[in-house]
Amino acid sequence: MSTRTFILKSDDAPSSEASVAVSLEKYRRDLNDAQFDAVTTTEGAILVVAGAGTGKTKTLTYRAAYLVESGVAPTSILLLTFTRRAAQEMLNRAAMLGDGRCASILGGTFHSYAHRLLRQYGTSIGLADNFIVLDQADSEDAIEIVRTALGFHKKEKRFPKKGTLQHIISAAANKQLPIETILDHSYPHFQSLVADIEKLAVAYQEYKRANSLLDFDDLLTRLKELLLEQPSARHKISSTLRYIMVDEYQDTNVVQAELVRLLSEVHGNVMAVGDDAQSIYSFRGANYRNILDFPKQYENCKLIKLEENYRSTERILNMTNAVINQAKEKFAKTLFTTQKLGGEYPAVVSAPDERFQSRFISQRILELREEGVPLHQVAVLMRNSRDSFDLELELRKRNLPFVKYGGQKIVEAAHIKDFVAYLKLLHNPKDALSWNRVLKLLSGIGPKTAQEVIEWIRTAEQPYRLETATVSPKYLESLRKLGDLLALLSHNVQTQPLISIAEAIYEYYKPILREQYFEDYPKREKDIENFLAIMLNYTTLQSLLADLALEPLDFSAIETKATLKDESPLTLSTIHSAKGLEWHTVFLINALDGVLPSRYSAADSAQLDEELRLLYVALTRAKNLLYISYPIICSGYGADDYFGNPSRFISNVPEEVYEKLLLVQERAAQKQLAAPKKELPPAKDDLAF
DNA sequence: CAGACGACATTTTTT
DNA sequence: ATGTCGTCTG
Repeated sequence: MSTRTFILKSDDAPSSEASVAVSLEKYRRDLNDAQFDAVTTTEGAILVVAGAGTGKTKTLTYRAAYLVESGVAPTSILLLTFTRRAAQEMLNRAAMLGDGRCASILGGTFHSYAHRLLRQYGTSIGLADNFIVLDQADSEDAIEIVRTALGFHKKEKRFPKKGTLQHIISAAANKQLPIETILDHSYPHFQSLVADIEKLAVAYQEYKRANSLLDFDDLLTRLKELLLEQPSARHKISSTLRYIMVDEYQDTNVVQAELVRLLSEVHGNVMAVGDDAQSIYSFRGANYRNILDFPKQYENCKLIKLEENYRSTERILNMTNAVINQAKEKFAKTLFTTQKLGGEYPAVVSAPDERFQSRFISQRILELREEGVPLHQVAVLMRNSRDSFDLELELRKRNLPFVKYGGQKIVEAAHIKDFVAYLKLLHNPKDALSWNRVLKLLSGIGPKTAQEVIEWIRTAEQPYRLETATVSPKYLESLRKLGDLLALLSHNVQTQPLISIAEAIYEYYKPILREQYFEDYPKREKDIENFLAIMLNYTTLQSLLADLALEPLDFSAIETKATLKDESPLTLSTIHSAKGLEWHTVFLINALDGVLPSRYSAADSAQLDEELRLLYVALTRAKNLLYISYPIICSGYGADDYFGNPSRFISNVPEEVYEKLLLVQERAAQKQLAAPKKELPPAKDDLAF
């Protein structure tokens, strides 16, 4: 028999669990009316549309505290956030509000929560209990293997490469669209290859299944499958989740929206929080229409708007409002402030070139520090991770400590991947992808031989006994050495601390690394050593591996921390990674047309709008001071320099909402007195502005 | 079949 | 400037 749903009518009496009387005094005092409403409305579906700086995080934090204080078991509350850091921070803050139990609220990203559930219930949809999570680079490697196996690497006609294929397949999964549609829309030049790409996608799927691999997208889609196909599991899970809160709802995709619906099936208490003006992840399948559609998906959904901004000064707000007003798709709300009237004008700084820009920023940061603004209250934001390379040099030169967020993860660097592959093999001796990596590191073994060995491993009783594999004898010695090491360590992993296992691997890998990356091995060795330091924080291999895929540790942070003694560092961050954060002073660098908006989005008005929202996100991070800068002469990649134009989104803004700053060399400053509209304190060393 | 070499394009943004 | 891809050679 199929399962039917029986709908229980809601009764007016408050639910027995949330019935402990809570003193509302604290909540009344700390929150405005709209926030208070959002915090204390616990039942049913609620959409909170919260503009930048309107206390979104505070609202979620207080709501978590409120629920727990009301007697709701913390483990029946789920807080889904965009990064795990965000969840952690909110729960810590909630715990500090008075109720320590808040620390045990369930929280994390969609991916990490899905991962947890799949570990628990995955076998019911045929997942192996030791399935492996692939990060993007792993997924590309797997696609590459499949691509070669299907013979697409030597076609008369050019075939997309692994990175592109991964994008296409992932977009199809995230948007729940056929591959053909993705190609039509984003890769029209590959239209003629639809059949082949689809074939490859199927083979990739098959490969993952055969090897117990899940990529990021699978975490979501397989959980959805589980919830849809296993009503009893769904009911069980959903029953435990009395209250669900989803942060950054504007950046969820259709699968995530579906998951929220399924998870909230029993209790129906869902709060989605977000801001349609800050949707910046469409490249990952996010669709800001999700947030607009939320009320349609939940009956009797209550809508609460937070429009009073507490973060920025009036003048910064005027600027950000002017920026977002250029959007083709209009937004329903306009932020206002009653708290921070006036303030400094945002400054638009045109620097002669990138070097000037870097010097300006460092100099200004030093001045701010003199004036009492600590470094950690300052951030430099950029569109692309590499936009800050020049600035990083300058900051190092001036001994200004900084932490950088965003950009390529160090765990995705080849040598770290190598190292982790050995660890993964200890966890799962049948991990074909890791074998592929590790075997190819042995001298004389290439893709072909590696595949042969892996074929043997697939059916082997004792996969570490590589010397018994049926391969040419010339590899036997190196295979035996590798196999012995792994066999020994996989035995020791039960009894010895993780770090000593890792050190043993490093000892083995070190000569390989030197050989393999001869050009720059010292730098890479340092990375591995940093990585070893991080491993000290882990007790089990399993937990380390899970974190590596889902929450890529960045240990660039470690490196700078080591150099600084007592001063908390300045933040450099891509705009994407700066989401949800705020600083006293924000610098946006390289605000050039072609960078922000990116030249890749110039053709498409929806994408242009997203770039505009991105700029909006950047500018709304600023509390008191905002500098937008761009170089006039830009250097191409080794190629010729060219003239840069300021972002169209900036030059379209009426001039009265900001002021312009011109940078001049100090000696020339006297002659240029009239140029800047405003005189700032004379520069100590080299620049006047 | 592995590895070296040279051509080539290649660049968002992240779980 | 860098990394990736394909071709060529031993």
